Amino acid sequence: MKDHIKVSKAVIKRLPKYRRYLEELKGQGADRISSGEFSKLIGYTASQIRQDLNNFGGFGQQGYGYNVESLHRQIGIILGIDRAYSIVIVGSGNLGQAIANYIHNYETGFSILAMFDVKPEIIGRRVNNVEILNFDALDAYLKAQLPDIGVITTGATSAQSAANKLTAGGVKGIWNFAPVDLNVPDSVALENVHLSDSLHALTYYLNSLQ
Amino acid sequence: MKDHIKVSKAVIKRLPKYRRYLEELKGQGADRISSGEFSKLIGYTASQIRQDLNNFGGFGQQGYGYNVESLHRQIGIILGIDRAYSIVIVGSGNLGQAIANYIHNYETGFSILAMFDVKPEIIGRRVNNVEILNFDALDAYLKAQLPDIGVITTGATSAQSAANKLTAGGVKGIWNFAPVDLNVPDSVALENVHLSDSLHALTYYLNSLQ
DNA sequence: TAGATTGTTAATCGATTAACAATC
DNA sequence: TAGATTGTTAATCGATTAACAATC
Repeated sequence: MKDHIKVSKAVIKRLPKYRRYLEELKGQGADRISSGEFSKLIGYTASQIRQDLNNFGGFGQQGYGYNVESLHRQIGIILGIDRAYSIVIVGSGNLGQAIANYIHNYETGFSILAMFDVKPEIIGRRVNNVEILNFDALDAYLKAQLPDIGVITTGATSAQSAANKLTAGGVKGIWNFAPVDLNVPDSVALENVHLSDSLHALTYYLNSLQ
Repeated sequence: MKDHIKVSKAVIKRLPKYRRYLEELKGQGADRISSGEFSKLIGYTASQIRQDLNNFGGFGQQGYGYNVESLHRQIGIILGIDRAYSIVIVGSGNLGQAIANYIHNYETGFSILAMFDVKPEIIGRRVNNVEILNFDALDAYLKAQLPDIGVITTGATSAQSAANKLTAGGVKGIWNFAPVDLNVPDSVALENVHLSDSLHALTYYLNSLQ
């Protein structure tokens, strides 16, 4: 990142969406877009779009707008997805395998090194040619391979211990799918996908409509 | 809901977390908790906790705090998870099956009626005894069964058409896992789980640490 | 150049926190 | 009752929106 000014979480959450829309625009052959046009498309105000982007630099040009291809690339750089990441997945049940497939199919730049589980009956299996290893081998594996990111797709009870092993093993980020709030040192980035919370927010909104 | 005052999205997003912690407290045999103690546990300020809850009613008692069991139940009622929901899942690949298993195992009150897919080789299979049906049969199935919620676990290209069918079929809520922003009428609740956005936010934070 | 549109400052809005009177 | 802690109002903080001078 070019500077270390603290950028709010709300802004960061919008960046991937900007990038997603820019990717689509690029696919449609669009060269440039103004904040006003982008606003209509994405549903944020033009003001907000310009404010958000100016947290990171002046990517636009007066009288012209933003270059689609360039802005797409810049946001990728801001998000840090212009480089490669190695991943281990802890918990290799349906959800772990689904995430493995998802990353394999849609997330170029992210490579899964290995998966782990405690269940003897699935240890040794392969998912997209990635082997499911014994959870007991995790510590040694981390020490040897130093993956960047650990994905936690265990049940609630094992999640914190998985997180402890991952942080001790030096991962820089944890993507957590277990329905608990993990405790990790400040030096490790943590992103949660709480399915249960999301589903229950849905039922709230469903019932609040009429 | 007891009143129709608009409660902010930020508050709603915190409710499932309150409930999750209360569930844990209940399991530990705690009878009561003050907003101050709860604050230490959950990491929000005591003020925020009281403000959030008072959007929905006065659940506490001066000099005492909140009854754990009662507050847990009340938040369940607010979130609308005190009743049953029927679900169909559109897209029965790994992710669809993972979500099916997740709901089956962890979300009591939510029952999956059927799953759908276009791939002939998986049509007819069963996941937790729920059959995967032909996507072509979705319209007729919705008309006959009137499920409450539709889950979209298709790829990006089919997601909007799945959403159209679901809304035409009368679902009241859509839980979307496809990496697109769906267009649905205001009368349908929409909750998104954008895995890609979440992963890219993780890489941002990972790189912004030191 | 004239017109368009950004970058940025100022104004507004909403959400969080602090404070405290009410009350169990 | 006295002490504790809520419910709620007021103050603060931060994020969004509006406005406009700068400039391509």
